[in-house]
Amino acid sequence: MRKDSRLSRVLHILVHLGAIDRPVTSEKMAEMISTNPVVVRRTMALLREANYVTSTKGHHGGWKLAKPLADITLLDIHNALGEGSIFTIGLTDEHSECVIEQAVNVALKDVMNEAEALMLKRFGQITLNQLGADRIFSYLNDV
Amino acid sequence: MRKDSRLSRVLHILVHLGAIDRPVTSEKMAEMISTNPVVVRRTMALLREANYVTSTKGHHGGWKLAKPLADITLLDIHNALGEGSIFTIGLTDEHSECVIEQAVNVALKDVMNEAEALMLKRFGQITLNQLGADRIFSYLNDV
DNA sequence: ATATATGTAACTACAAAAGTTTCATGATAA
DNA sequence: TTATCATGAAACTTTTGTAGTTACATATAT
Repeated sequence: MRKDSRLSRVLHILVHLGAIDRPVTSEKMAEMISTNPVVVRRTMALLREANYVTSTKGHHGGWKLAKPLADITLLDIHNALGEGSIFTIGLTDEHSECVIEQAVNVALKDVMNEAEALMLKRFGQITLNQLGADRIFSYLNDV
Repeated sequence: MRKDSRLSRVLHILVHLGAIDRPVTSEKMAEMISTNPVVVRRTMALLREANYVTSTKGHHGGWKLAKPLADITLLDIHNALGEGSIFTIGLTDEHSECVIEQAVNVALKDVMNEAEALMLKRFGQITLNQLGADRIFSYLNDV
C-alpha cells in the first residue's frame, strides 16, 4: 500500500530550515528531498496554515520557520498534515447488525487505539531541535 | 488512503466458522462480509497456507477450521495475511547521505517500532474464541 | 453425467499521495 | 516601470495494492 512520506520529508526540510537564516525556496527544498517544487509547496502550505512556517513571494522570497525548532514537536507537524488514520488496517462497516462483526471491530479498534495513543504520546515528547541531536553532534566532531 | 480490511473481514468469517460444524462455501462467506466469493477465496487461501483452515472442492465442499478458535490468536491471522507495514506513514530513502534525513528517519522508526510492538503483543494475547465473548454472551441472554 | 465448489488467471475500479504542467499573482531589483 | 523571481493554485497523470468482477479449468459427491 502506498505510504504517506510527507511527515518524514517535511521534518527533514524543517530541520534544515532551522540551520539556515535566510528564506529557502521550494525549489531548493525540492532538491533536498528529490522531488518537485509544487509537491513541496503543497505540504508546506499545510504547515503555514498551522503557523509553523511563513512564506514570502518574489525576489529573496521563500520559506522560513515561524518559531524555533525547540517549540515544535513531531506531533505538531503530524497533526498539521491532517487527520488521516496512521494504520493501513481498516475495519469493516461499523454499522453492521452482526454481533460477531461488532465484537471483532471493537477488539481491533481497542488495540489500534492503544498503539496510536502510544505513538502520538512519543511524537509529542520529541521536539524538532532534539531530532537526532546526538548523531549530528558526533558528525560535526568528525569533520 | 485505501485501508486493508482483510484482517477484520477474515476474523469475522473465522468466528462464524467456529460456530458452524459443516463446511461453509466462499459464496456464503461472501454474503457475510458483503463481497464476492473470489475475494473471499483469495484471503482464505493465505490462511490455508498457514494451516488455520482447510478447503474441499465439490458437493458439500467449502471451508473448515483446521484447529479450534482457542488455538488461534489475532497475531496468527495478522501474520498469515502477509508482512506489509501496519502504518500509512512511510520513511524517505533510507540510503540517504544526509545526516538530518537519517536522524529524522531513526526517530520516526523508533516510535513506529515501539507502537507496532505493542500492537502485535496485544494481538498475540487475544485468541479468536475470546473475541468479544462478553458481548456475544450478553446478547444471547437478551434473546 | 451432472451439479457443486474450489483454484486461478486476467482483467477493471478505486483512493490518496506524488508528480507534472501551466499560468496568475505578487514582490524585489535594476 | 520593467524584468525577474518566487509563491499560489488549478488541472491534470502516475503510482500502488486492495477490492471487485468475469471466465473457465479442475475436482468431488450424488
